[in-house]
Amino acid sequence: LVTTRDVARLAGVSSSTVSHVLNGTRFVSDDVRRRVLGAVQNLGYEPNGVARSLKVNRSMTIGLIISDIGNPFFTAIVRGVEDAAQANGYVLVLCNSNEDHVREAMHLRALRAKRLDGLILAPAGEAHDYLRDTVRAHFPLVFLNRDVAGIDAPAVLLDNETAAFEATNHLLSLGHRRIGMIGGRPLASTSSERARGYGRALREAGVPADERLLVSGGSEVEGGCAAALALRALEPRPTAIFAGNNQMTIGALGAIQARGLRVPEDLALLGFDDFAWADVFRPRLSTVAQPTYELGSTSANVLFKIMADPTAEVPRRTLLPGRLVIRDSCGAGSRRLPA
Amino acid sequence: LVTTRDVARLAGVSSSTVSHVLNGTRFVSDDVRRRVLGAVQNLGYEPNGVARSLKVNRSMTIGLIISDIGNPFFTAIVRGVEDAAQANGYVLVLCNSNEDHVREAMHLRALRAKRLDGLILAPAGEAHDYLRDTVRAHFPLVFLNRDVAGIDAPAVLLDNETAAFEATNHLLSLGHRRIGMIGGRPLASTSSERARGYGRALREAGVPADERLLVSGGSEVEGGCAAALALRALEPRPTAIFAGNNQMTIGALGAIQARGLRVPEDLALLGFDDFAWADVFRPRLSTVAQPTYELGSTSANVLFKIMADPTAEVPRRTLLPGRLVIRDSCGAGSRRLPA
DNA sequence: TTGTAGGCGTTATCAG
DNA sequence: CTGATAACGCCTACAA
Repeated sequence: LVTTRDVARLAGVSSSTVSHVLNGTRFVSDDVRRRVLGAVQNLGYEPNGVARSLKVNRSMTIGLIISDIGNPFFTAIVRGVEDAAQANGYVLVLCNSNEDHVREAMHLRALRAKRLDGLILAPAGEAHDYLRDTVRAHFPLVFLNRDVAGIDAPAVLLDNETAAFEATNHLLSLGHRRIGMIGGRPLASTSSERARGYGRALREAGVPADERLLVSGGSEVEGGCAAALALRALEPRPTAIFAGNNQMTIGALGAIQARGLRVPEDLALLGFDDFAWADVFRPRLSTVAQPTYELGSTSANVLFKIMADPTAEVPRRTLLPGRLVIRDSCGAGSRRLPA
Repeated sequence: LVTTRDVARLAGVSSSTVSHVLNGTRFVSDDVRRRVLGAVQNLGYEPNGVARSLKVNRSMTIGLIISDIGNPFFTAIVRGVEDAAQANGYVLVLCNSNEDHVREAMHLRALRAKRLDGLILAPAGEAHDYLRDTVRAHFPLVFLNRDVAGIDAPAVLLDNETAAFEATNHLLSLGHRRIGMIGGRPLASTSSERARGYGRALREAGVPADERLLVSGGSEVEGGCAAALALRALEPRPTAIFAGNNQMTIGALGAIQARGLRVPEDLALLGFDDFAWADVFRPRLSTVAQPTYELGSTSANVLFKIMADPTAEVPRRTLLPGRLVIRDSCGAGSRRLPA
């Protein structure tokens, strides 16, 4: 491979001059510049970023570890991170943990070894030593989507409680009184926050408490399916189900269809996370949409802030609002129940 | 930051010994090993991968540039690449070009500067100098999903022509004779190959040619929408539409629904690329499913092969078969048309 | 306006 | 069984 020294030799200059013309970091005469650039072309020189990184101790690269690349919610977030990174002159590399702590740890380790300048992490779940270690090492880290208790790093999150509160209120306003909720994996912060908003809405509406109405779907399609069946088996039957994320929404819908029931005529369904194709297929699901692009871009901006100044004051958590997208899947409640 | 020398000093050994215990690369006494490992713990030493890469000239990392991270087809592929990478001890970093050549070039340049050991590229489209340069530099590169004419690198692709041929035959077998196709962006290899399979099926069935039946949807939702409308406006009207990818399928379905038409009663629709949720929503689309996981894993395996031995004989193109998934969206043809 | 030289943290070669 | 030492390719004082 060809190095700056080769270029320098061919151009008849020193390697520091080559470096300076390549980086525009000090004045060089037009003649020398031309010769250097010519030699670069001639030899097909390609700068060695790893040598550079070793020297300057920065890579102009940030990382993003998402927890499920198959989930459109996360891939939508990537867009926001990408644009913010590009706007700041950084390149973004992406990894996928698959909701698996060992993969998460592996990727975190690999990225830190590569001396990325910072990392956005959509954590798989709980606190672990590798997370503690990275904040202890003052490695710039921001959490995305889920917070992890006990790890002191800024987090950019949906205001899950408010979003779930409003979603549940929507169902209540349509006349539903018996509303089941499918919750996510127990250890995720999102799950408890959404459940809290749901519970608060029922409480404030004076609906009698029934803890059987909150069943965990484990954040997966299959769990959502099972949870919907369990809810449906309750007495008295719920007239509406609020699913805690997109996967479980799909699972619930599948279970409902398989039973030959119709949404919303036989059972109302309110999903979490909006679908790109929600208007095209039937039933047209109402959902609480997350501001995915903004989640991505603001987490990147928080990261850049703490990278620029590690002592900068950033909020421990920044919450972004959800938005209720009303389509056709919740409407039957008022028609079928006494006011 | 703490280095091997710090560890060495604390452990009372030389830095080369530290390196050797860390890498298991030569025998060291239990006593020394313990002291080194203790010092590592004590100081919180974290190996500097970039220094290592500079020295050994390998990063144990491969890259994958996909052209649309919002497209589930590509994210499904990632899974296959990931697993193959992990199985070979490599870490995978992912970038997204957004079907944009300047982003593709940017990422390619950045990844090569980082001295990745190899790259899988789902190209945005045509040949460009940055592609020519990287194969000229003997940088291990394999194309995924689309081939790019004029660039001599192995490609792992769907057997698009056969898949489209069989898909069209399926429509023919249901009695459809007037079948429109929505093609992808003209410069993509996938588009022409799928169109060729479609055309061949019609020809072999003795269906009179009508080039108005093939309209480009540009591989995007909006284009699919417009194309479906254009096809619908033809005289005589097509009874079936074959859409060339998932985005255009959605667009076509949206257009059809917006017109108040029903699938398949008023118009049959056969999609390309299967949906994870295709069974749950209505209409239940029939599609030609791509072996996404295998596309990913075999492209990784081809890459590893040429990384291990640059002179290895690998096929210029390896084609994987598609699979027709029959649901409910094509059935009306035989009922509405004369045999 | 340009060159010299040292070092970033690691591994590998050689010597002991 | 372990230690010196040079080198990977680049950047950046400092010197000229």
